[in-house]
Amino acid sequence: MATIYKVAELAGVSLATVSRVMNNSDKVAAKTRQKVEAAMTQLGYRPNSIAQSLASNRSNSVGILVPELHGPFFGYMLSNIELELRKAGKHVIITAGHSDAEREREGIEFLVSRRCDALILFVFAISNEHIKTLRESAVPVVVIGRLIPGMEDDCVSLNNEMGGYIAAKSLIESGHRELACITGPLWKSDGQKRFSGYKRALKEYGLAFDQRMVAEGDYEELSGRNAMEQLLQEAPPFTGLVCGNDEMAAGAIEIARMHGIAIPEDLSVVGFDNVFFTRYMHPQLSTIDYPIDKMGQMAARCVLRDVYGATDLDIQHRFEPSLVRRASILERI
Amino acid sequence: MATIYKVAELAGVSLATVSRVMNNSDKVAAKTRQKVEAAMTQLGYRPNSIAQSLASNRSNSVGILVPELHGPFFGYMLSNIELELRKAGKHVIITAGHSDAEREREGIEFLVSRRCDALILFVFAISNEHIKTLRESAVPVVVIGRLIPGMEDDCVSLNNEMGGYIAAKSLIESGHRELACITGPLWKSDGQKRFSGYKRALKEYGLAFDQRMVAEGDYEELSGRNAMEQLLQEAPPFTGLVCGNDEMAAGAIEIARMHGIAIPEDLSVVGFDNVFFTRYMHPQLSTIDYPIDKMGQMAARCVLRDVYGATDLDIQHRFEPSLVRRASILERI
DNA sequence: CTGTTAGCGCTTTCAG
DNA sequence: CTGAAAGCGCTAACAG
Repeated sequence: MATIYKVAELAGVSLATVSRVMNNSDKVAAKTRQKVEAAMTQLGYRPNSIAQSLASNRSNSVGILVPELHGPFFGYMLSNIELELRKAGKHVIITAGHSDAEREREGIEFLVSRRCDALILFVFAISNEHIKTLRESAVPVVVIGRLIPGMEDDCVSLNNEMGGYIAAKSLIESGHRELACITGPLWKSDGQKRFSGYKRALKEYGLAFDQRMVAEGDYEELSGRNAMEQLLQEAPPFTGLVCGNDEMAAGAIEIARMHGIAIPEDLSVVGFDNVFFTRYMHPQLSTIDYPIDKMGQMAARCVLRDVYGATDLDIQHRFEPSLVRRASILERI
Repeated sequence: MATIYKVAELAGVSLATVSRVMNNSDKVAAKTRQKVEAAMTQLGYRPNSIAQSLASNRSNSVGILVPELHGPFFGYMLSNIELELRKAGKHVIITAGHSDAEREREGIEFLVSRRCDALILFVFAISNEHIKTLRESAVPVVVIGRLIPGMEDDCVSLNNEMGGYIAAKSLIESGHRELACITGPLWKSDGQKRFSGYKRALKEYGLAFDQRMVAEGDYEELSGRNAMEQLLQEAPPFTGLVCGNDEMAAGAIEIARMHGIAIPEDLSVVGFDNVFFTRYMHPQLSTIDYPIDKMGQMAARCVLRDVYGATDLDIQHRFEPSLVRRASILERI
């Protein structure tokens, strides 16, 4: 594989000049540039990005840590991050943290040792403090899905509380007075916030909060099933169900159906996230839109701005959720 | 950030020795090793993987090219590849090709310039010849989802023809005699093969093939809808439907429902891939299992074996599909 | 505008 | 078993 020396030799210039035409840096005489470019194509020259990184102290890679690579949610985020970054010639190194403190820490360690120029983190277990320390001591960090006080400019997040509020409110305004709730894991900030929104809506409409109407899940479909079984057994009758995410809603609906409860005639359901498969469900699931794709793009732009000197990028840091109304809500007169 | 020099200095040895303890290569006296390790932890030393790569001419990174990062399918593959590779201290650089010849070529170019030690490709548009040239001239390649003659040992694939056959057969053996088919894109080998399987089953059971019973889609849900509309308009009545993948099946079912066709009472449906959301559909979709997660793992192992010298790895190259029977098939007596 | 000259931080012979 | 020395291929001052 041809090196920069060969190119310089063939073009009859110094290797510094070749480097300059590669990086479009400085001024190079048009003629010289042409000679160099000719030599490059003739030799099929491809710059060695490893060597570039070592010399420039920049790897042109961005490390991404997400809870999971599979599932209906993160793929869309990754997709947009990759797209936005690749347009700028940067690449992504992706790794999974599995919402576990140890694995998240490990993942970060891995990415740092890979000398990523920046990290984009979607993490739950790691503390705000840890993240702040990290970015002060090792590498620029952009956080997605969570708002860390003091680093607002490097966070891209959704107003989860408002999402929970809207979900409950939509049911209430459709005439439902008895609302059950299957929450996400309450140790995760988003699960907690969504649940708070649900409670705020109840209060605002003068509905009593009843702990028996609440069951905690872990965002997996199975936990939605279990939670629904529990509610059916322990909660007073309810006609509305707010779910912490779409997967748990799918599980809950399945169980409801097994108990002869018709959706939406007997029970109206709202999910959260608006993942793609909600349209394939029957009835189609009403849900709260989580613009994860857009948010991924924004996180990528933060990196472009912070570490690669891009300017003129529109960046939105805070997103507001909205209701996507579909067939799973019954309007009660 | 501490370098190898600092460590050597603090430990009172040469940097060559430090290098040796890092790589567990050669023999190092136990005492020396301890001194070095103490120095490393004391300094919080982290080897610079960029420099390692340059010096060793090995990037420890594996490039992955998939059609899309989002959707219900590839995430599972990526997840397993990442897992398997990271266990070996390698990392993945992921990029998307969008089933487009130009973008796939670009993606490969990108990964090669990144000096990946190997490539794992899930591509459609690029020819067998191109792939062979690539691996002869630039970088080891493992191909997933397709079987290339002459490089069987570096392919991990599914018997798609058999899958199409089983899908159709399951319907036939459940008493259905009129089978429609919504195929995947016929320019893609898997779409083509699955369709062949469908035809083989018809022939085997003495059922006539009727071109009006076939509509081509592109694996997206929308195309499933369109295909179904077309079949309902142009095909003779049918009680069974074989779909090229699960998403198109979801679209087709939606349309059927809009036409007052009950699933499975009026129409039995079989999908393909067994993506996770088939369980959330109602009725749950019968489908052909595509063990993409396992296959991802196998591809990773091929790389480990081919370029990182791993031995003793169980590697399965060819996978056989199987039917996952769920509620969308009606047994006719 | 172009060439010279140091490295970037590590691996890897080659001696000893 | 350990050290010295020569790069890996490129970037980035610094001169000119």
